[in-house]
Amino acid sequence: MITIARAPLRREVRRVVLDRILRGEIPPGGGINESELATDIGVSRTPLREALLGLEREGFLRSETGRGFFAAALTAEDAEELYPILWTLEGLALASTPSPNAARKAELERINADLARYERIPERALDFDRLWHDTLLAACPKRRLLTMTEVLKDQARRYERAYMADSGRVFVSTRQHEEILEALEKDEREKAVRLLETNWRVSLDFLLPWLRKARP
Amino acid sequence: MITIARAPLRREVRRVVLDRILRGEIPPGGGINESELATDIGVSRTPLREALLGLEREGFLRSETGRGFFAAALTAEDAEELYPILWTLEGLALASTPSPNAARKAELERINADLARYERIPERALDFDRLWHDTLLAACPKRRLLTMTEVLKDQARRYERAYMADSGRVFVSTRQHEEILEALEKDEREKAVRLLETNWRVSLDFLLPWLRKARP
DNA sequence: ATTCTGTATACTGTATACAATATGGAGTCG
DNA sequence: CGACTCCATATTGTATACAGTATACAGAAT
Repeated sequence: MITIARAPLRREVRRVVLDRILRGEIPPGGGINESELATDIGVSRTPLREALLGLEREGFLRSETGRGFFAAALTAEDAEELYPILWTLEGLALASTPSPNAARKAELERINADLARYERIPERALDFDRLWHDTLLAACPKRRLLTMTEVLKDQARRYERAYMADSGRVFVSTRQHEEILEALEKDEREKAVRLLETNWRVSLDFLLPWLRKARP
Repeated sequence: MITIARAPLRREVRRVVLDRILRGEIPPGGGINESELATDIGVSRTPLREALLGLEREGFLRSETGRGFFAAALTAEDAEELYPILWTLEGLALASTPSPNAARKAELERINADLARYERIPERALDFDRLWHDTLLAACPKRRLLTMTEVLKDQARRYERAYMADSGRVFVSTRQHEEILEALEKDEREKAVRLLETNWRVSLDFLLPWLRKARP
């Protein structure tokens, strides 16, 4: 017998809204009009609010009683907190992920090649970077860590997208990805975890001066 | 001019429901009847569902489409994942918390004394243990880390409460708390972080055999 | 007796309605 | 010209209504 899992509307609505946030269509600090957004998406306010409350808990939105929801601001202080949490947890996840088999290795290399190819197109580059990191942990059995890191990576993405859109610069980490994979092949797990941390730290080091200067 | 922050119902409702979960009134695996619980608490289903969805995102509840919400099960696999995340993030938080001043130190010692006094009464002991850990990080400026660790500590508490209720045993960590405080006084931050990890690890080591045996 | 099937009921997921507060603008006074 | 008050409107937070699915039970068939 097969089980057909109905999906609640809030899940799809969440994806749609998160997508708009990540693409900057709802800009940092930007407010949300529930009725408007609901009719735009084509659902009632109920599942929309459920999605919004979820996104607030995850840190993408903030809300003030009586005034509704806003996209969270991008600040140096927040990034300085977000990234270390991210690399710590992703490192924890990587530490309990089996070394990539041949198929996974090929997959990671292919994604990294795509990343190199599209490094001039920020949105694409971010897509492939994200995909690479997710694929790296695809075999990780720790559910909690995976959902937590996925949320955190989406938040980092919002910073990186804003940076790239504003500065016109793209920072790409194909070389670092290669090094991580090399370390894993040699079963140097510790080293791979350290390199993963470095990978994120480099992004943060680009972001911080920009966050401190461009938006005081 | 002072700003009076109205609080949305869902916040208070969340506290009430979480309290019932932590105290085991809603037992692991136990289902929730929304209408019943809503009238019991004295609100409509709307803010109740908002609270329930939040608790689901935080990991206290699970839900199946069309069947509603259940208190999450307590499993060895989950505890094995939860505790390392907890000690890692709390360690990260502790690492960026200023060393306790005289007042904070006195406060921590007082709480630890209370903990020792009530070590026979599980619910009390858990309250003071939790309070001690929160107080340890009271001066930590990292908001994200604080909210994340608070949620995780509540989840650990659910495990510990269930263990104590079932086995009649209480594991108390007054001595470990003292050691952590001593390390902090000497500004041995690294050591304090390690001891904090040990503190949680001891709990986990009590839990795992029980989880594996008592509930297969 | 047991399993299956049909039906009544309960409950969830979503939409809509309602009440209260926040927002914005016109008019007024300084 | 600017600040303030008052009012109309928009929007949120909460309650209720409704539709469809899951659950439970009674009766039939084996």
